[in-house]
Amino acid sequence: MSNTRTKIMNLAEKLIRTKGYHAFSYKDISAPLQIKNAAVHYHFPAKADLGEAIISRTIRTFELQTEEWKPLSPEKKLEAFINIYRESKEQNMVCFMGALGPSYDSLPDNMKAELTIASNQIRLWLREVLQEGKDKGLFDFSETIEEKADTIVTALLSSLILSIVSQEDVLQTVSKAIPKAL
Amino acid sequence: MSNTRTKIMNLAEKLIRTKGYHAFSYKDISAPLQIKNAAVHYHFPAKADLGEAIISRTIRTFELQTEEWKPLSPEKKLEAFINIYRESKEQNMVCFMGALGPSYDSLPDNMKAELTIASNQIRLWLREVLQEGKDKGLFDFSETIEEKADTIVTALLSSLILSIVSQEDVLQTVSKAIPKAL
DNA sequence: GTCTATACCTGGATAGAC
DNA sequence: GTCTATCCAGGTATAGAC
Repeated sequence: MSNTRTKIMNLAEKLIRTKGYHAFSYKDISAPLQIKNAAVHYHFPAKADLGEAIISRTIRTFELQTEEWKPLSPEKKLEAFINIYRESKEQNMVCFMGALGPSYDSLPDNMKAELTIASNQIRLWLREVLQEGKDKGLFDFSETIEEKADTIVTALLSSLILSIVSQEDVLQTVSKAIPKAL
Repeated sequence: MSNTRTKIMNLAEKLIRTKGYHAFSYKDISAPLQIKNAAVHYHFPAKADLGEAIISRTIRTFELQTEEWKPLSPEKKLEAFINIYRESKEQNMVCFMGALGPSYDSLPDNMKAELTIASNQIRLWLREVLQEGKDKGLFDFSETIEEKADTIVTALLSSLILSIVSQEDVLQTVSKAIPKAL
């Protein structure tokens, strides 16, 4: 667990989530960190290893966060979830799903697999939160749990994309609308 | 308006919307069309020219479509709009906004500009449809027009992404939910 | 409008010294 | 764990013949 390894991952994640997986090179990492190309390859032999490591780390982080959120009310859980996107937005990043998903066909197999796992993990968690809220009489909506969960996660995901493209705070607009429809 | 030019654009659009702008090369175009690298460069001197041409064409197509839809009811307009995404989904493509938006920072300037124009054009059109529906007493929702419009367009945009990544028909789920919330 | 040929560069990746 | 040096493949792009 060297420090360099973490620095590489942090920077690579930022690059992936602003420029895309195919648009950054090892030089974009080595130069700012003032190390050499070969040092990056020491930690991550292939670019696909770096990509996979980042997705895996994100999955683990999400697992830890949701574990922490367990005691919270469904509303608070949803708030915390939305807050992840807000933090991304403040750094002008899209989420990793939004960054990698659109170029799915061009990704290495290991990354594809991780990405699919991650997507279903997130969707499943959100369904559980909505179910909990409904059971407790806190949420009220006419869609099914699955529909509502997908509506929310999709809205958040691409509000980050549209915020960058349209140069307006679409996340803000969308996240105000979410509680109104619950 | 040579035929080759159109063929190049069609194929490039498909590639952009499945693999991403940075993940395809001139060879991916020249080989299937059985022409040479240089022929592609004749029609589009730089890759950025090709990218821009595709966005511009999409904008024009959208303008023509919405013009045709003018006589339709708001519900039918929305249906027709959703249908664009359905067609994309059937070809395993994301929309061009979802394909290009996430790597905005790595795009050539001319493409960025076109993309921003396109995003606001689509959002504006959708607002007008929702306003029309509300005025006519056909739609009923508690969010503002802007919120509702962005909620719908973001849901559709990333349902295509999630459909590919999660290998489930998220578009179907989301598009069933949309009319329920109107 | 399409070809051949080629220039030029950048990218990912590895070998071997320290 | 980081370096120097280098390889090789592939990518965009252009010149000039047909």
